[in-house]
Amino acid sequence: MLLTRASEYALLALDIIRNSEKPKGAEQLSIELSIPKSFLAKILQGLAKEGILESKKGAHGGFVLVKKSSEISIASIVIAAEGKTPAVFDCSQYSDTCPNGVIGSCTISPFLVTFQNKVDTFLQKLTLEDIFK
Amino acid sequence: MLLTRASEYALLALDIIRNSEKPKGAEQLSIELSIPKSFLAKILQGLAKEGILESKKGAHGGFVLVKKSSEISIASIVIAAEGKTPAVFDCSQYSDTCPNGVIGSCTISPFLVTFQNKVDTFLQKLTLEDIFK
DNA sequence: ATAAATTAGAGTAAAATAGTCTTAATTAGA
DNA sequence: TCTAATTAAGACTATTTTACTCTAATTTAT
Ligand code: SF4
Ligand code: SF4
Repeated sequence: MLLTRASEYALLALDIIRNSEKPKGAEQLSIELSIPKSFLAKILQGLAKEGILESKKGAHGGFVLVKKSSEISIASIVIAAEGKTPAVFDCSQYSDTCPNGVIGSCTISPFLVTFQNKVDTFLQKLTLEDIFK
Repeated sequence: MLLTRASEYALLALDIIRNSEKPKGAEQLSIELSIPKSFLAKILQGLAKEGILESKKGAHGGFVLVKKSSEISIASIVIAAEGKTPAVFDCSQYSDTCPNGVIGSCTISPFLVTFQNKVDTFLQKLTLEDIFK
């Protein structure tokens, strides 16, 4: 699978956060979405680190959107949630067992690059606003 | 990752097979590609089952293409290699823990469907011949 | 002060990936 | 017809990734 639960939970949570006036707490979100609280909290922390969310500590704290929905790309969300850009096939991960010896110089490499570009472009063009229309 | 080593090995092997006159044995392929023989054999067996390759047992046996390269879609190869169509995010796998209760009715579902369609279409349109141009 | 919240990081359980190994079946050719 | 070369099938194992949990520390509105 290209996306893991981290991206799913991030997107589901962001849809609620963007429709809320007040900061939304991780616990409240976890209840509304039936998602494990600790796991969701970790994911939201990641989004905050990447500047997608602002986090407010302490009483009545929680998470709020920093930018407008139309200014947040799905790519940035997924990268923040997954910790890396979603890969079609990550050769670098197999650098020591690449059948071809030198990464990027095999016969299927051009196909993989093209495919990855398609995916990247698709995610970069889409905004948070777009997907909830 | 969307694709696993099974797809990588399948595509690398198919490029050699299609350029060979005689049947190519799993062992020979595994040597040329520096791929574990048993693992590659399993993958080639899968391709044979799906009608992408023909397998010839016994001495001087091996694998040959059934159709022309231009008549084999990358989608069919990947599906044969992976045992399933490559999923952007497989909700059905999480049917019992779907935060939304009913699969396909959440706010992000339309996005996932669109994304999956993009991937499917891309792979269906490409043929084995295309990617080695 | 206190209670409500995020933060940080270590640790764990389950699942998927990436293989191996062994035995059986088939077949070209000597 | 024997033999060596080859695929077929399936159980098994090792490694890695995913999907979490738990605890202690920190921050902040009231
Ligand atoms: S052989 Fe090609 S696809 Fe495989 S790891 Fe090396 S560069 Fe990547
Ligand atoms: S909530 Fe939506 S994305 Fe998540 S499993 Fe259910 S249907 Fe799929």
